[in-house]
Amino acid sequence: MTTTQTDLEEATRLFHALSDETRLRIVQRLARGERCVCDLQDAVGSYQSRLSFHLRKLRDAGVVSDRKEGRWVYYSIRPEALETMRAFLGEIEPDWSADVEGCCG
Amino acid sequence: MTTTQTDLEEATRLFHALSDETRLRIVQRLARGERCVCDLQDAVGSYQSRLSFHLRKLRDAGVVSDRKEGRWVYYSIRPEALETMRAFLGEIEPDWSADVEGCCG
DNA sequence: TCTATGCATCAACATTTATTGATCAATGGA
DNA sequence: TCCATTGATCAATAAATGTTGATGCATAGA
Repeated sequence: MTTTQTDLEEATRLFHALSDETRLRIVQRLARGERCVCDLQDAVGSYQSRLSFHLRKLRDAGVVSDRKEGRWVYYSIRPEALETMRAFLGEIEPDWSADVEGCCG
Repeated sequence: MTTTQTDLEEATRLFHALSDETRLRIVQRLARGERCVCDLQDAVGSYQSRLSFHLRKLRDAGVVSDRKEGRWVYYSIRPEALETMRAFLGEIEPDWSADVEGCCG
């Protein structure tokens, strides 16, 4: 099973979304279930625009999805995203039997 | 099991290392076993300094390790890095039973 | 209709990251 | 010694990313 070009780009986008501590904090919260933005605010502290910025990054990458309900917007983790990342990590698991013995010597 | 602050920072560093397509290409090569820099060159094309730059990022993050032998430097994937990322992904697996029903209503 | 709340968006700015092209140190063979 | 090769590093620059503080828009309740 080989990773196609598209897969590579998707993996890049997903890992990139998780490449920031603030965003990891957010997804840790979301692991406990769907949350509205207001409930995530204290995971970030600081300005609300900052939280909004990071939520957008996560959404654009496909790590989370959002759902509007009245005045609130609820975010939740997309399990498919986790699955894609896990698949990639599985693919790059070192296969020691395939080691070269002195490729350039 | 909770992720500590240090773990969070480590996870950030690891995901950040994989947040670039060039670097994903490199680790895909390394999945087949240890490789010297010269063997990775065509995964990047372009200038050699660029490959060197990305290999350093991967090494600094702990995704790969290097080993010098004569004129050559061999890189390989650190399985512990993959394990740490997998562990984090496992931790943020959504627990739907923990969903809130209208947090703010 | 007025007001408060939840959240997205924007411009300005600072910081980080990636690319290029050149140079350098170490190794090993002639 | 001399030269070619491997690979790291550097300065200059470009591009992407994150933060702040302000503003705007939609919703809901009074």
